[in-house]
Amino acid sequence: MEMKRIENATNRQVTFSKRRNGLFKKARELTILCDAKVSILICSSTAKAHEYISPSTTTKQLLDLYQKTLRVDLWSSHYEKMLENLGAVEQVNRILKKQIRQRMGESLNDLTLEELTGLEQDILDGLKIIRECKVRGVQKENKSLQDGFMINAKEEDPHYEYELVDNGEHCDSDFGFQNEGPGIFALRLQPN
Amino acid sequence: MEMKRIENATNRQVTFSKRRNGLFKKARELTILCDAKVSILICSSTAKAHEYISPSTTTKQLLDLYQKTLRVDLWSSHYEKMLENLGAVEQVNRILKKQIRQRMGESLNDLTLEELTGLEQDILDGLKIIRECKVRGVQKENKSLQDGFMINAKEEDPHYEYELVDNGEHCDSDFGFQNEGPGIFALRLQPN
DNA sequence: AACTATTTATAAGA
DNA sequence: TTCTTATAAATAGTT
Repeated sequence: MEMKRIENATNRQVTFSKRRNGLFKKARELTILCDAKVSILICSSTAKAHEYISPSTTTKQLLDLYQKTLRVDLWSSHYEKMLENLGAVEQVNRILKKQIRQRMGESLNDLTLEELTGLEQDILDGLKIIRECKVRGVQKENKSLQDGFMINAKEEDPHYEYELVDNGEHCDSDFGFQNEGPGIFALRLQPN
Repeated sequence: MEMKRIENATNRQVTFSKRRNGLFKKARELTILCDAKVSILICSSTAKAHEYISPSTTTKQLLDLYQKTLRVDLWSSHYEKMLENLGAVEQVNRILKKQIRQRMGESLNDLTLEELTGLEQDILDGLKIIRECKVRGVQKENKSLQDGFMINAKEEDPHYEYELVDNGEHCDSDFGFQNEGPGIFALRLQPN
């Protein structure tokens, strides 16, 4: 038989199937007779994957051995990409931390006068919004107390209860600044 | 021939050698006749690695295909720690971003009145320091101009020059808030 | 999938 | 490891 690609697609597929089985059988025999470990990966012309692996091992084990003995490193390209990724995220992290420090009045030395003025203005903008939010919160709380809202809610729906809630998970400012102050606990109305 | 491990070590080695060649030959033929891609890894009983790979591909390519089509992930165990690490840094990142947003007056809805008051106080503390720093900066600038410091520096040491410096790299607050404003340029005294 | 004529692989020995 | 050869096994072509 001539050693060249079988042009007829049906014949090629049939031959592939027969020879793949033959190859796997030979691999099985080699495994048993010679106490070897064999991994075969085949990608057919139709892009389907076929695998043989000796019962005594795994593809990963054989791959690790192969890399160790033949001194190749198939992981490195993946590893490098992940390192790059991690580096980028850590860099963003440093920048965010610096922003926060500057808003707390640290690391101001490398800012120009213009930048300091901009920072001051940004802080004032934020402060304004927070104060408005706070005022609304106080008004709402007063109104709730006046209406007896919380007591009514409890009477109307037994699923509502007063609970002592650890606000740690809401109070993100604790994270990374763990010496800032004690954890905040608040009496809040929560659904069950 | 009986299908069991060949006990005589020499015979086993000879048979291994012959059959390994036979297997590789079959793989070569399959590659040509059926237009397939084949990877064979063998670990002999003496722990030596042997490889066949179709000329048209690489072990890594075939492995990637194998993992993709059979939905296995051979790399993950290597990267679990890195993934964890990355996840932790990304988590810190999210928390830092939230802190900054809160200082800018966003994401305030899940803060209690107590927390809002604390946030306001933190901001005021930072603001106080920034304003002090700014005042010192203005005083220093005025003094420099009065003393003719910058002109003297240039005359005394030719390595000092006036340069138009892009402060983008110092102005961290641009990062992540890129629509905040135009880049800041300032006239600063710099060593060569 | 099954058959079979032919080719190919290989075990044993050198 | 390679060569030889008798025999077993694989498989191309066909049904």
